[in-house]
Parts: sequence; C-alpha cells; structure tokens
Amino acid sequence: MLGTPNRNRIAERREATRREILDAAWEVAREQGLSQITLRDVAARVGMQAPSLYSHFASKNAIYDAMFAQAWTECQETILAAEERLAAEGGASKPRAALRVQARTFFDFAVSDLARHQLMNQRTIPGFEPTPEAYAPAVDTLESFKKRLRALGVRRQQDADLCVALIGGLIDAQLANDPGGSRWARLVDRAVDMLANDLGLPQDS
Amino acid sequence: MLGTPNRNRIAERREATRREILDAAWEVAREQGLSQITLRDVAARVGMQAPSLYSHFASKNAIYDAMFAQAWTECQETILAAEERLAAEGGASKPRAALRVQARTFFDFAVSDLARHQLMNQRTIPGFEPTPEAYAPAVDTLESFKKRLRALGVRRQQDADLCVALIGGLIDAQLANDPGGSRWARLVDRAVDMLANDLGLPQDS
DNA sequence: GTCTATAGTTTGATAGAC
DNA sequence: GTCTATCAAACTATAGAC
Repeated sequence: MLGTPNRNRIAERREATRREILDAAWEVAREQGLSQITLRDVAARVGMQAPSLYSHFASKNAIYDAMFAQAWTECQETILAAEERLAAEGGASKPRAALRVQARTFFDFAVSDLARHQLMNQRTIPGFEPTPEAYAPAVDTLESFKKRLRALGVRRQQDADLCVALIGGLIDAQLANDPGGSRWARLVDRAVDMLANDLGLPQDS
Repeated sequence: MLGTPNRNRIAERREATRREILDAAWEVAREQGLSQITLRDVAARVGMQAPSLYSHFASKNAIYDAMFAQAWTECQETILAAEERLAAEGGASKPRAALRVQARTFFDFAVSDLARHQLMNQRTIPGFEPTPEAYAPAVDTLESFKKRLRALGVRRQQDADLCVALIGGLIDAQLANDPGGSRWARLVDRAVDMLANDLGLPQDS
C-alpha cells in the first residue's frame, strides 16, 4: 500500500511549487515594483508559461493574497525570535529595552524590503483586498504587540495606537526620503525613549 | 490693435481648460483610486475625447505632475493661512500652540483626501517621478516648516526629521486603519506635546 | 483644438490538446 | 500539470481630416 505516502509526496511537491512561484513573485516585486508583477514575468522565472500558474493559484490576486499572508507570518516569527533572544539575555525584565527591541525589529523588517512593506501596510494594489485568512497573521501580530505592551503596564488602546503610528512613521519616512540610508533609522531609539517617557515607563535598572 | 488683449484671453481660456482637466482627474482619483485614472475617463468628464487631452498635456504623467505641484502648492497655502490666523489671535508667541497648529493643519489636509496624500507622499504610481519644477513647492513647504522650527529654537536636522515622521505616521495610520474616523486624529495634540517635551520646548504661558 | 480612426502594446484569463 | 493558441479588453499615444 503506497497510497498515503504518495499523497504526501505529491502534496509536498505541490507546496514546493507554490513556494517557488511566490519566491519568483517577490523577486519581480523587488525589482520592478509591487504593482508591476505580471503572470508572464513570474512564470518565466520558474520556467513555466503564464497559464500554468493557474494550476497553483486561482488568480493573480490569489498570489498577492498568499504573499500578504507570508509576509505577516514571517514578520511575526521575526519579532518572536528577537523577543526570545532578549529573554535569553535576561533583558526581558527591562521595560524600555523590551519596547526598543520590538520597535527596532519591526523597523528593520519593514525597511529591508520596500515592496513587502507596501503590500503589508499600504493599500497600493488596485482591486486587491486580503482575504480574512490572509489577514489573520496581521491581526495576530498586532494582538501580540498589544499583549506585550500590557505586560509593561500599558493598557490603553490609544497608547498602542500612538506606538504604531510613531514606528510606522519612521519606517515610511526612511523608505520615502532616504531609501538605503539610515537618517530615520538613527531615530528609532530616541523615539522609543520619547514614547516610554510619555507612557510613564520607568527607566531600566 | 487687439493683439495683446486677444492673446491674454486665449491664454486665460487655455489655463481654464487645463484646470478643468485637472479637476476631472482629481475626481477620478478620489472615486476610483489614484492609479486608476485613465485618459478616456478624464476626457469624458470634461466633454472631450481622450486624444484631445494631448493639446493640453504632453502625456498622462504630465497630468500627474501638474496634480503633484497643485497639491503641494495648496498645502503650503493652507498652512500659511492657518499660521496667519494664529498670529492674528496673538498666539504666535506660544511655541507649543504654534507647533500644534502646524501639525493639525498638515494632518487635516492630508487625511481629507487619500488620493492626494498618496500622490504627495507615497511613490505609488509606477513610472511617475515628479519633475524638479513640480517638486519645488514640496521642498518649499518643508523648508518653511524647518524655518518655523528654528524660530522656536529647534535647530537640529534630526529634530525636524522626528516631527515629520511622527505626524506622517499619524496620517498614515488614520488613513489605513480608520478612514473617515478619528482614532488617530485624536492623538495629534498628545503627540505634539510629547514631541515638545522631547525637544525641550517650554510650556505656553 | 477637437475630432475619428487606429496603431501598438500589454495584460489576465480560458479552451483544449497532450 | 503543463503546454500552445487565443480571446477580450484595456490602455497610451499618434496621424491626419476638419
């Protein structure tokens, strides 16, 4: 009986092909711009003809949708990893250091890939709206952030909103006005401290 | 001799037609999205056929270019008017009130028109880059803002950068997560105060 | 300056053979 | 599941009559 193992192998192969297609789509997005992705271009990079993509994705927007989910999932994993690193160093009890790591990690993640940032945080593709399933990891990431804020004693909705706006503003300014540079990257720590003062967080001991 | 008056009338009529075309383009941008502007659509709204637009603009990007310059010019005029209003009320000597008016005016201007904000502050149209002439009013607006900061004793480049990022972040968060609402609009005054504290501005007397 | 006609491209998506 | 062939639609831009 080799029915089950075969099904697994086939499913794995399918999944691998999907990932190859998404990788190619990210490549195009980074080189040509997010909205400049074409099925022909993506297909060529995985050695296919454009119509073959429809065996793996129902439409072009379905590709954007998978990319959206992928980006937010990866973002959450990156933040989680940074958090665990901080905990291992014993710095998790320092509230300002904890906030600084959150901000820095998210900032670096966003700034390192303009196309990805546009897909995640701006509504730049006409007619594309993420499906609820693709949106879920984005909601999770924000909820995790708010939970961490609560652990620091920051409970009000508007406090979290202010954090989100400030870090997001630094990201957008960096990408728009000094891409590849560090003019706003340098301000992240200062911004977090300003925020921590406003939130009444104690100094780290 | 009616050569000169005729030339004036003709030039005025041309200018009026250009403005009608731009108005129509803004209309399309607000209804369908900035990148969804088509020459057919714009032309139809001014009662023309698409090719006729080429008598007034050299290309589609030339229309975006004129819109870009128009938006920033209007923005600067709006801020200037708000500033003069504050001066008339005798509040110009209060540094925090002055900063608050700047921030609030720019915030309201940006949030009131998503398409305009995208054109002014995001690079969302593939292949469009404003010409130096269209970019000039944007530079002027930023320079004026920095001059006003200097008048308040704020001189470092990074201080202005932080202001720009914070207000920009509030705008983007408002437009992206609560369009038409006021969840981040409510935070503008608080954000300015937080900033003023960080910059060491004295309390208004 | 505006029109009609159309060139010239590009694109997402479908049909059907293999 | 991938291919070839092709559709149907949309768009910017140009040519040339009026």
